[in-house]
Amino acid sequence: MTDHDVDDEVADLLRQADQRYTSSRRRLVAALQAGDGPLTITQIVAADGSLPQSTVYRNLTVLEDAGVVTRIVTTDEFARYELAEHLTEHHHHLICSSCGDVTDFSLDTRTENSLDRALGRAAERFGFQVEAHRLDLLGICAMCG
Amino acid sequence: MTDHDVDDEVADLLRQADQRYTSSRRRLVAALQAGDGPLTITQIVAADGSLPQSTVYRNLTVLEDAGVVTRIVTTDEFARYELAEHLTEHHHHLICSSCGDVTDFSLDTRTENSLDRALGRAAERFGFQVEAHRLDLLGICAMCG
DNA sequence: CTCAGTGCAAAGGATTTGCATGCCG
DNA sequence: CGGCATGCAAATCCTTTGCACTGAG
Repeated sequence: MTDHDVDDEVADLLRQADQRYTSSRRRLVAALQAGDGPLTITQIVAADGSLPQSTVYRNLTVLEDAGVVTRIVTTDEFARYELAEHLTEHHHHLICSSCGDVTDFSLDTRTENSLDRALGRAAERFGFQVEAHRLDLLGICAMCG
Repeated sequence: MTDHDVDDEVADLLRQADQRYTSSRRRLVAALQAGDGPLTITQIVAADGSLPQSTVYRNLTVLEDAGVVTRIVTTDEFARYELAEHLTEHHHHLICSSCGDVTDFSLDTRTENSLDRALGRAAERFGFQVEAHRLDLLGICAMCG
């Protein structure tokens, strides 16, 4: 999906949620697209100094409700945001225990599929309806290693 | 691993960390063993009314540093704690998007092994040293469904 | 014009910490 | 006895919210 397609899709999602696609929100989406993993509010504000913290918080909430972004919490106390899965590719996270930074990575389709089947079987035993799965690696990133 | 073994192991870990195995800490470990998934501070205080909140917070930190418990954050704003992996069995989490509750589950060994290999290969490409992996299912639990 | 969006600053809520007291070693 | 653990209450820090202002439709 190209940046342009993402932009259209975001516009659409916001419209459906009766929300405007303002310049602050465009900047936010751009910042998230530019990162190579989910970003903290601090990182976003640092990346785009024209965005006040409160606007970032408020708009990320709006974007989350509209299904544009996903909020994730890893190991530290800072929430991180990334574009929703249907706007990117299914991926997982490398979480550095040292610096806390998060980077995206993917598994091959074969592994994903067999994993999904195994998870489906396991969930069934608990009467649990699966919506999504989340897979992270914890360890030391190349920078810290 | 029996409850008794766990107790010995905890005592050992605390000793190595120059920490005492006080009655508050024993109660905490007991509460975590009793749950069928990671517990929030609120749940712990509710389960054992004799524990003041600040003591719970402080001792969970001590236990975490000693390698006895692991702190996890799922989707809501409450941190959850569970016994460290080497004191239990390797497992994963069913996280209910509705009530927020978390339940443990396991995958068969074959799936775990092939997953580990695939993850190892992926991490290698990023020069990332894997310490552990974390796999959660998000969805609706039997209670809420 | 009107109303949602914005920005500042003040409030909220989970978590942390200072300090006096109690208890284990 | 000495020092760590405890418990209360006050402080912290990420996050949320009130309110007046601005700008898009």
